[in-house]
Amino acid sequence: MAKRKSKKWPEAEAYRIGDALHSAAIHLLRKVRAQDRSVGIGPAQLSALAVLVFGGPRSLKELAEAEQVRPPTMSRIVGGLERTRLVRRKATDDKRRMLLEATAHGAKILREGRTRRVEMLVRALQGLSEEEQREAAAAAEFMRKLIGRLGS
Amino acid sequence: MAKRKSKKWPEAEAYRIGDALHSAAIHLLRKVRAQDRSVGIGPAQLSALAVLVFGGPRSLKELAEAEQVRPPTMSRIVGGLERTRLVRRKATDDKRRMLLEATAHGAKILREGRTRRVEMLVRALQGLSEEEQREAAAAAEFMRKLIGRLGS
DNA sequence: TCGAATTAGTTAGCATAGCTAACTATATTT
DNA sequence: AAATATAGTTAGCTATGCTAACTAATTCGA
Repeated sequence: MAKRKSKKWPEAEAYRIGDALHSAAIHLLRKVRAQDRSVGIGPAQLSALAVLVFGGPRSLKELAEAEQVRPPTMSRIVGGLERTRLVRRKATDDKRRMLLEATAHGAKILREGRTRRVEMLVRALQGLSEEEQREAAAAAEFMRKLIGRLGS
Repeated sequence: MAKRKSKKWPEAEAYRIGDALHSAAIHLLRKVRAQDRSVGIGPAQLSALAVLVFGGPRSLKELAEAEQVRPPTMSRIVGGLERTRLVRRKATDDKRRMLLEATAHGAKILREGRTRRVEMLVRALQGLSEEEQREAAAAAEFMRKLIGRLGS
């Protein structure tokens, strides 16, 4: 353990930064959310679909955990995705379980939906100076790290 | 990194960073949202209350704009805040308009609610090395800047 | 081996939050 | 004065969150 414990980072400063990050996350999502209307799929469905497309098939419970949501909530989200044929279920040996996987159509819709949201960010990012572009990459990397520590 | 005169990032790189930031915002909020249950006030109410506490009294329409939400949605959010006496309305000369302001109790609840969410981040932040603490501050600052550019 | 406990998922019921359309009441413009 | 514009509400839809209580399948343990 190093001695350089945070005398350098008093409670108030950590709070200020924590609050800034919290606020940034809220406002970033508010802005990009406006793009969802043209996709015709809600944010929870979009996010769950993304897990299946990028992370591969898994059970409902696992998906619920990945999305930090309770099983009944995920059950309904998946219900919507099945009705619109973006996700299908496959039986497993354990007949209680199901394996959820994205359909080809689901993967296509996901890319489109995600693109609309992210496009807005891409436009903003492309207007940045070189220095700011480095800041962007560093910020993205830092956020990833920080989130990994939140669960612990 | 090469010296690009760069008005633009390569599309793929900007997309990768944009997607990472989008994903980070989603997952950060998912994590901290768990703290809301103990406050007994939803995220939309909490956020609207924050605008009134930190930004001062304003009309329903202004509040809806600040929160990037439609007037009927804000009308209901405010309804909830009034029922629980966290916000009160004041008449104005223009009898169509109302001025919304936080009550003392509202300000207190806000600080508590916000604290619970942000505390989780603070704990994670305080575990960081000095180098990472600098990254945190830079990331927060960058996010603030980026969001300012999203409207454009 | 068989009954009890556990596990996976669903159903029911409630609350919050988002939207549009259509309404009332007041103010402004012509 | 009449037409138009603005502020906010109401009604009704959808999506998402929760807990409690249920069914069905599997696993455990006496």
